[in-house]
Amino acid sequence: MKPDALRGHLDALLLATLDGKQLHGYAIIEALQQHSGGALDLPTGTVYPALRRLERAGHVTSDWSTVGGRKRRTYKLTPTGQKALHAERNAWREFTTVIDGVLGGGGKWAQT
Amino acid sequence: MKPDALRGHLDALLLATLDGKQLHGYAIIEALQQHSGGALDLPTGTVYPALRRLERAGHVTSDWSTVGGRKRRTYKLTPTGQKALHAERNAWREFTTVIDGVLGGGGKWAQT
DNA sequence: GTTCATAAGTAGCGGACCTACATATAGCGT
DNA sequence: ACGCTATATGTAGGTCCGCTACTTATGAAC
Repeated sequence: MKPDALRGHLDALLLATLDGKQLHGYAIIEALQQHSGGALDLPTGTVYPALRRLERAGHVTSDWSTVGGRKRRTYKLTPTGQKALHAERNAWREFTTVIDGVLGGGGKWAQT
Repeated sequence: MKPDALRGHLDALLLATLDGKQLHGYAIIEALQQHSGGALDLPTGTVYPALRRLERAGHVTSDWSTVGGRKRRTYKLTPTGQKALHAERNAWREFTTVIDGVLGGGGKWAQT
């Protein structure tokens, strides 16, 4: 999958991954790898800044903890983030509908 | 629809719009508006440079014509462009499958 | 003759993602 | 003791691509 395709959808992925559970950044990356069958292998330089953006936006909050001597910053959704996730899901549905319509119906098989 | 969502998918839209017919830039913009029910209103500053990129990449060729005193640059797909369109459609399918999997299956309703 | 629709284009900006690097601890093997 | 790997977080800088805003030109309408 070409990397640029994610543009504008990363927030949705992160919010969805945090829906219903709290995870730290490293675990989010692994969760996305597993959920996608290895197709999504996001570098830390992508995820960590994105999480800070989401925190600045009020969509997530973070707490530090120490597990086995290693520091973890655990994120969870805020109510605002829940709403944002809902909006992202709707936007994603609308987006795919529009693109599907063009990719599928823009060519010679278009019904008048 | 947030504008950045298109990132990485614009080429697919343009190629699909040109699949099976030749159109000039202005007509492509109008065609996309109609196919999307108005959701896609691409500015000329997005479309014209993108078409030139596609031409440089060998995916489309262009011919000038004059209709009613106005100059038109009409684009059509090359065989390379046809293949690229095919690849873009596959990439789109894979992309949506992956994101759908995360957005739909990443939360609390995930079945083990 | 001014305004709108048609038609094509450029310059420059912004931002989101990536690459590459830096830092630190725990555990394993040798 | 030493190095390597996995775990864990983070920053600096670059790139690319779509967007905003603007320019140019013709024909038709008013």
